[in-house]
Amino acid sequence: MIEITDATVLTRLRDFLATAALPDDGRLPPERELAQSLEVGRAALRKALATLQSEGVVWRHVGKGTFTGERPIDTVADINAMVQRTNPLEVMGARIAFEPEVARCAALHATAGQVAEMRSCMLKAQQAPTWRQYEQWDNRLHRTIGEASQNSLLLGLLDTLNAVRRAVTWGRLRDTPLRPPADHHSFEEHARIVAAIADRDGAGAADAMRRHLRSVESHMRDRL
Amino acid sequence: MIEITDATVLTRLRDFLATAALPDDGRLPPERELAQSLEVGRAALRKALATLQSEGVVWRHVGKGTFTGERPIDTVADINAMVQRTNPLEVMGARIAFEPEVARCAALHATAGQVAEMRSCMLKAQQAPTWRQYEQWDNRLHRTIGEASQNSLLLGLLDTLNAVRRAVTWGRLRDTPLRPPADHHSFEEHARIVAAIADRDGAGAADAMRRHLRSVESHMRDRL
DNA sequence: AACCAAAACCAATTCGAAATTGGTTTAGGC
DNA sequence: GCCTAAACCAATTTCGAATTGGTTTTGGTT
Repeated sequence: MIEITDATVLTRLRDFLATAALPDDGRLPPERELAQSLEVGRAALRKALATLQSEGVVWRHVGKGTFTGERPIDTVADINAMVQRTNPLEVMGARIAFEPEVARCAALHATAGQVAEMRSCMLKAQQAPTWRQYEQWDNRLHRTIGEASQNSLLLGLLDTLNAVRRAVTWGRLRDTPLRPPADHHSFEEHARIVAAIADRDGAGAADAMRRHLRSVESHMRDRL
Repeated sequence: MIEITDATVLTRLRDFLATAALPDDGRLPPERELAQSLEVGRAALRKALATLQSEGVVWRHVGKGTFTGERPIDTVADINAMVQRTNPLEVMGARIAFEPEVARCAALHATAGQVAEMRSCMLKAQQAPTWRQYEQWDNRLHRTIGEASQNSLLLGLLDTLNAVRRAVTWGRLRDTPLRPPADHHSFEEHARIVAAIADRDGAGAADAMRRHLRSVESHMRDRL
């Protein structure tokens, strides 16, 4: 067996990468297979791959394979991982940071139909006979505001945030009054948010949402 | 076999729900098993379950099972779905809405170590010999800002946003100059953001980040 | 003794068939 | 005609085998 230098292996690998027809996800053949087809040993190939990985040309993962390009951040938006890592106060903090900006975008982009739906959700929340149904309409209202931003990515992030929020607060049954009291603070706060959005007042909508969420946060702290 | 009325089945089911020790995810036993233990037929049980489902008491899904409570919104934050639905302009819009608020939180919560890391990333981005390495340090800088918010959920949402962003812009290789020019606009903008964060100036940090992203957006539009 | 290549082993992940679960239809009894 | 049980179908989960990268061991050569 003629001795093959590290440089030769690296050159063959680069040539391979420059010419091979790879699948869409940029996945290379398995090391054992690639070593064979390049006529080099697996250990030498692994050395060359390590070099390319340090240059950001490829990335490798046990059990998955070897891929061209930079290693993606592991954000397979894993909701369960987020739920394990966070807590109710963080959730409130994230909501206070994020949702006013969603409301701001909604004020600039909402359709008349969406504003009408916000009003409908708001009224139904007020008339809800049980807490559970109140929360259904509350959720519907907040999501309609996200839809009204006309930005599917913002909506996706809002949905992610809400999924985490529900999981974090899961099991917290309200064994208190059957339904929200008539003077439930959120009613007036919802009305202010929706009015600002209807008025196309971005700053007003963001401010009203921020006040609403700080109010929710304050009530939440009272219950701890 | 004594005839069992629908009302009886429903009562037994409600009693079961009121007393059973269910797993954390609220999953009920499989229909066939539950029918047996309640001593009712499966068809009758299914009828009762349908009633409870219409009341929002339980939800059912083929292949998964039957669970207490409301059916969760399908927000298994699916990054691929987000990528399919969005576009570069939406990504920029979402960044402009979201990242200034992350910077604001970072200004209030960053540790000295994190500020030092931001500075390091900033300098390394400036000195990067290739666009690829510039982008690595740029990404690192933005993520450190997210970490500095000390809110794992905000960081999770930022990571999600960045994963979508990379997927949406994937394949856009920079075949232009080998490295960023010395007067690349982002350098000064990065410096302003980091300075505001170090100064604990939340509004200043948010404003600097917003300006930076609007600048990026503007350059992006110039390239379309 | 040092080095290298191949083989063996280990940990993480994927794959696919079988099993499970809700949804629907069919068959048989009253 | 109605009801019940059984059979069938579609969606999902489960689990062992296979695959893939990472590391160690073995054996040969210098």
